[in-house]
Amino acid sequence: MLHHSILQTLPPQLQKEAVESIQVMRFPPGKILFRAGEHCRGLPLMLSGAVKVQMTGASGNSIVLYRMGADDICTLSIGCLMTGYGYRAEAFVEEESEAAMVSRGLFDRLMDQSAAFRLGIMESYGRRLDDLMLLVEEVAFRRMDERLEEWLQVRRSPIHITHQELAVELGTAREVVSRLLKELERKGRVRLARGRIDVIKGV
Amino acid sequence: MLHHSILQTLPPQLQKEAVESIQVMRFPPGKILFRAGEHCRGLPLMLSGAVKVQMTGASGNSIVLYRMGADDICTLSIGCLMTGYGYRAEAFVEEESEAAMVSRGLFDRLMDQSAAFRLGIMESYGRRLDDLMLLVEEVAFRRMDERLEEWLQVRRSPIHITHQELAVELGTAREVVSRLLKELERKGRVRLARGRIDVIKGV
DNA sequence: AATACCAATGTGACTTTATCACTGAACTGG
DNA sequence: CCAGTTCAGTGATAAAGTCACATTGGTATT
Repeated sequence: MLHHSILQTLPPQLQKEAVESIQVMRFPPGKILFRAGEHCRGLPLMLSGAVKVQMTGASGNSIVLYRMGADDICTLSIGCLMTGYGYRAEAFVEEESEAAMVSRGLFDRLMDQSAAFRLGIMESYGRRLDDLMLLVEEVAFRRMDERLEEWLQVRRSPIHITHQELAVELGTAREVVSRLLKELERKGRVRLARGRIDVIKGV
Repeated sequence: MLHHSILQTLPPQLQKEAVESIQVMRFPPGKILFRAGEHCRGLPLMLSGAVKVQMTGASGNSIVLYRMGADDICTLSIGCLMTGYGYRAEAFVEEESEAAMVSRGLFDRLMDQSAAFRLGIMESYGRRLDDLMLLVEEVAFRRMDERLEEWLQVRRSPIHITHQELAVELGTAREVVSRLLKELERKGRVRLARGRIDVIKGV
């Protein structure tokens, strides 16, 4: 079955059509869903798993723009689907994921026939725009030590990640992350090991 | 008449409906189109003029996210219109502008009835997403002196702007802009005056 | 015209972040 | 166990951000 909320709202006839036309794809961790420059073959509706979308600048540095999880829509693909331009970012599968791939034809049909589907798409776009606006603000103005601590706080220890990967999460350099982490370790806020960070519960 | 390309594509009946329902509004320079937190009263289709959209972070610093000009759609408003959440950013009118205000009702009707209208909206969203992604990359990784020079290059001298305003354009601090400009002046690339920058045409 | 005022700019001192270059430690697969 | 590789640590230096305050140029006021 296709457990994606945007499909649940469709009238029976459309739902049947969707189920027939949609291909469910399964992606193992480490798989690249799409790369920068590639063309879009369909709109992925995330059924399960976790995918991070990141971009690499001219300098060669990368930054994670946002993540997608169950019930998300890969908004970025819509633009590529409609305009035919290539992706500007890259999507990396973090956890085993499933996605329902909606073809251009079906997408057009659903947009035409279902107000609820349209609403879902618009909301998804809105959220992504918001996310990116917040990210701009964050990158432009917030201090790296704060951002790092915040990032660490919202995960469950032990966190399995390298300093390099963490640098990409925050859009900074590996050395900066290493130094800040060392500082946190000195303060007793974290314990460090190769490829692993334990956040120590404070008061 | 309503000279916005997204309206030209409508079939006669819808176009008539649109013209009847749409209110054209005129905004003088300096006017705030909307502020952070405010609610959306309609989707502005830009007919003429120039509006900058900027955001102020928790720190109090601001950054210009993008600009809108003739024939643009205020994509940000769509999200607010659909979800009822307030704006996160602020829109500042730079040049006398006219916008056709599309109500929620008309928007829904056009989305329902016109594939071309939907396409226009989707394209607008896609462009904005792209803009913001590029901005993230720019802010995260590019050097400020390069960004400043680039910004100056694409305008016509004399540029009437204060260092503070320029800092908001680039998402940095006023002092940084002042120092970089002074450096450029020493190199003979610009001439500085109060509230004004002359870019000197190089080889 | 002299004065007062204020926004805009200049700058020193210092902190934070980025970059470069290199070292050493920890894991992996023979 | 060894060789190769990935990951982490760190010094030196440059770029950018922050804070505090001085100076300047324009405008309004007497």
